[in-house]
Amino acid sequence: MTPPKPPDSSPDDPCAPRWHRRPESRPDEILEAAEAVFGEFGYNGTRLEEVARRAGVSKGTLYLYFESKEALFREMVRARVLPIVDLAEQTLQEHHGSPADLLVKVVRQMWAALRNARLARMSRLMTAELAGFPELGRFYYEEVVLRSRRVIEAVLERGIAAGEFRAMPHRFVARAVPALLVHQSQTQYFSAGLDPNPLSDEQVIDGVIDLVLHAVLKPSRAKDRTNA
Amino acid sequence: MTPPKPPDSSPDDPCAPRWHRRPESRPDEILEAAEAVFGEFGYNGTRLEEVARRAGVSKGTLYLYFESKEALFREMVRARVLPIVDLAEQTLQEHHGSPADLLVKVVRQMWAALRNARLARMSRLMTAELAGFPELGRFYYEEVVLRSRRVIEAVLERGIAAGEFRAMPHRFVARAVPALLVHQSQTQYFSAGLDPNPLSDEQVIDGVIDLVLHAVLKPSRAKDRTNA
DNA sequence: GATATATTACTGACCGGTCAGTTAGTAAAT
DNA sequence: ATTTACTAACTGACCGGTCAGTAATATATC
Repeated sequence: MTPPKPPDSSPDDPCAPRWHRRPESRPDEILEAAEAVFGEFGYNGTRLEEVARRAGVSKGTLYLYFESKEALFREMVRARVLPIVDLAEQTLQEHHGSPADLLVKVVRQMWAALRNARLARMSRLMTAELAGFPELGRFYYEEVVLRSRRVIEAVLERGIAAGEFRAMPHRFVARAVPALLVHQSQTQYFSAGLDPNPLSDEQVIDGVIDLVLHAVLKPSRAKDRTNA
Repeated sequence: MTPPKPPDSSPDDPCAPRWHRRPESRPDEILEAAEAVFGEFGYNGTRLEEVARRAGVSKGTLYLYFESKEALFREMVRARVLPIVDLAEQTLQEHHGSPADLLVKVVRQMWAALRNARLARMSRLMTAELAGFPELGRFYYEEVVLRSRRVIEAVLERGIAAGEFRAMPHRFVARAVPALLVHQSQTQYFSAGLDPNPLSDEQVIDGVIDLVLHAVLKPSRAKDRTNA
């Protein structure tokens, strides 16, 4: 996880200082620990003492860098999730090939992010806990959900304009694609061990792409695409 | 919500009894209140005192009928969610028309259940809290998730056997269909007021059906079906 | 039908544990 | 010597669960 982190507590040299002052690196270490603990136990289930323990500091230190549990949670979301949305938008801007290729690319990229257990936990956490935090809910919805959806929408519109995609209720489809990915990743993660016949990551992503392309491509184009 | 519930506290007649003994109806009233409160605040956010208040009893009474908070939660899930799965299975058994019709019927039925705010809350609650309750998680996964999926799987297999549906990774599609419905209902409910351009219930269900039929029907059959 | 007795549904004050947040004080750095 | 990063002990609110007691009803007795 975090190999190059020099432990504060060096091997038992009684003269060595028991801790170091590292105000530069503390915030990130705390966010790291917060991500793990919130992801594992949910917002309410998380004890700040546990976050502190994993970050290698005391509970009081958390309050030097974050003003409350909620603020810590919010900053953690901000730091860990937004970069992924940035990436999707960048891909959209830079791609100049066929819309179908772009769609596959974006879907694969999102899936790659979501199959990372950390992100899967985060997205579960969001649907789970956001109802209790209106302000964070608004932030997450606008900065993550809406921006992701707009990327998909733009791809679909390009495809329709290019005559590659059929006329479709693309406002709905733009919601359906992230929904599929998010829900699958949540399910995969949560139901490990419960499903008697689980799908592999490859089966999921292949399934999503198969389903989406069949739903989106003009029938005449479907055959050569979906087996590519 | 519950119109025919004679209030325990009759209008201020000082001689009227302050409460009545109604051991038959208490459990259901408590489950009713529990559904509302758990749905609103989540498992950890729920105070049993609030459940008691809404059920019109004292907190101690809860423990006459349910042995703990967790038991109350479990019984509530059992009582409120299972009937819906029963219905889907029954529809599958009784239908004898075309597989495409059956698929549409089942999807509409599930959506009708999920657009009920209670159920939407329940499904959100499940993804939110289940990680913390392994036993309840197993129960829910087996009795709700797997059974629902099997219904869809059976429909798809019928359609393939009848030559109406294309060859497809139906194990994946059987997961995708409930995923779409569940995720949409959760989003609709949660994001009320956040989405600048929300979809109506009809747009969602029409979108799901459009998407699913396009993904599932053999191309030759698609045209006459999806506009029906 | 009135009164006494037994039963059980229900109440609400209370307890013990938990945990977010505070603060007094200590160790490191300059 | 002073400033600052950090610790650890502490507080107070909160809440799940308990239980001694009370109010409503059922039954028995006259």
